[in-house]
Amino acid sequence: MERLGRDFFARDTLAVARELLGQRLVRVLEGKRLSGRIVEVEAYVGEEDQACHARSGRTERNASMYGLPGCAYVYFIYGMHHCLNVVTEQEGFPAAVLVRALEPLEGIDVMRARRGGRTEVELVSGPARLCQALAIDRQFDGADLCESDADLFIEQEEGVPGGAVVTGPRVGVRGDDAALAALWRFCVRDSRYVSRR
DNA sequence: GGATCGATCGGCT
DNA sequence: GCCGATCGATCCG
Repeated sequence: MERLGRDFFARDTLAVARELLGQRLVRVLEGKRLSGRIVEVEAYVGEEDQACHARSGRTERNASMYGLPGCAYVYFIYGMHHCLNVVTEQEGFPAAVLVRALEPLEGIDVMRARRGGRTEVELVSGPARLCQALAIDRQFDGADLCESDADLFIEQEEGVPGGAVVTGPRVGVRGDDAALAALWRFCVRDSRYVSRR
């Protein structure tokens, strides 16, 4: 299966977010493939976006958002959770796509074991849930998903047609500012695996 | 140096 | 629906 390369990510963040729907996120854990189809993402774009972690400029935490497109930005939040982003646009411009939900495809038994035997929908429908299921933590912050020996990467699948995409405001983001009000959340319509309907 | 609160989740009412 | 868990970045004094 072909992997998405750096050219895919080195583009407008909204286009990347939209086109990531339907693609397959793969984590190789102890030689075994864990994977899922991406059904929900959000775009975070630049220092002007007041919901973006780069809104106050570059810090140690958000440094990988300023790095190479196609790398991971993994952050730790609420004292216990990790969330996975894929860095977009050109190096030096802080932008990324948050992966919020998957439809489980491979390694479901491993995911269930890592998640305490929850139902299939609860395994990876949520940004912190999928990190727990796929064993993604800050070890992956800055990891290059386009390297040939990466154990986290995205495989190309058939995309989702325009009519099957739903947009909305980003979760936990509200305000009158143009970026805050923007519909930068993209979901696969009718997917049972989207995190909040 | 201290207070605050966050791109969340799961358990309980 | 609400609340507690629990770390760390940011902001204020």
